[in-house]
Amino acid sequence: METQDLRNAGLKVTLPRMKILEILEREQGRGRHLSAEDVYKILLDEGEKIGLATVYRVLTQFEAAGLVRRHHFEGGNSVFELNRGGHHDHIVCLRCGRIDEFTDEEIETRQRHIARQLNYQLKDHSLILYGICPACQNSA
Amino acid sequence: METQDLRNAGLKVTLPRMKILEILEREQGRGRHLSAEDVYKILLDEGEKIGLATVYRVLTQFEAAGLVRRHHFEGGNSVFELNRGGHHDHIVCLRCGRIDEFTDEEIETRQRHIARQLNYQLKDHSLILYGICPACQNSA
DNA sequence: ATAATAATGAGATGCTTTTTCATTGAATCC
DNA sequence: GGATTCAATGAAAAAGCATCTCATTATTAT
Ligand SMILES: [Mn+2]
Ligand SMILES: [Mn+2]
Ligand SMILES: [Zn+2]
Ligand SMILES: [Zn+2]
Repeated sequence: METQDLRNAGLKVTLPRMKILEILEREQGRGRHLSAEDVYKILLDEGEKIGLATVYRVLTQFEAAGLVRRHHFEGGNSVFELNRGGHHDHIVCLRCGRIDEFTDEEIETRQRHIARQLNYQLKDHSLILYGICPACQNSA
Repeated sequence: METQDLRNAGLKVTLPRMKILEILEREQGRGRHLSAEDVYKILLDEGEKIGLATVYRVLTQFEAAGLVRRHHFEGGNSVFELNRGGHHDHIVCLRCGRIDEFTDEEIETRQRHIARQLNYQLKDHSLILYGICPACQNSA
């Protein structure tokens, strides 16, 4: 339940936080990756009077708490997604913005190997593929 | 010679463009990846009165012409580097900002494979590893 | 050198994100 | 429940990066 997620993160249970978590869960079901602005618009559509600053604040807090992950895709705002389910990387359509997810253990292993070779202590990584999605190829 | 690089790109040979190319070449020798602001400061240090807007404009033109590549590393400005030498990816130190470069054919191959499987026409990719560099590990 | 045209500089502007601060609300204790 | 305490919120301002505008200047072709 969202209430517990918030308490575990040391955050008070407030309406904005609950609503934003709900939205992330609901939209994530449809494979969406939402910007702060996206979340804000959905809130407005649902009649919630929550400020954009609060949305940004809450998403940043969620990120710090490990509840969500933030991604910076080329030529757009930051987007957020719940941190549930395992790690994955993204492939983004340059035409329509569609996002698909993938994981590749081979790549993950190679990354660890590279970091070790360069004597870095690996903390994180960002892998984004850019291309043209199937739908956009057919509508060229 | 830089003059030819510019002409080939269909750009007029101007002092700002020459200077910026020179700086990129010189600093690249030391493995640096420069932000527009970095380039601007170096220009100032060298007594050139070139505006920041021009630096941004020129770097963007260079990117469009394929002379430079732009990277978006976590929590900083865009950085630029000359597009000479083969493709490579980056590992960035989260403490001091140091950047090292690497290539891994295995990863490149897997990326193509993933794109094919998802029916994307692969156009580009961005792989950035984040960690703690050797020097920063010892000065912890 | 002249004319045509593109590039530049300075400042304004845009856009995303963060910060400030007065007000509101959640949680704790009685 | 009601009072108290401290965190969270909203609205507006500010910050930060990057682009745009437009009058001026420089480059290129003739
Ligand atoms: Mn995802
Ligand atoms: Mn590089
Ligand atoms: Zn598409
Ligand atoms: Zn370091």
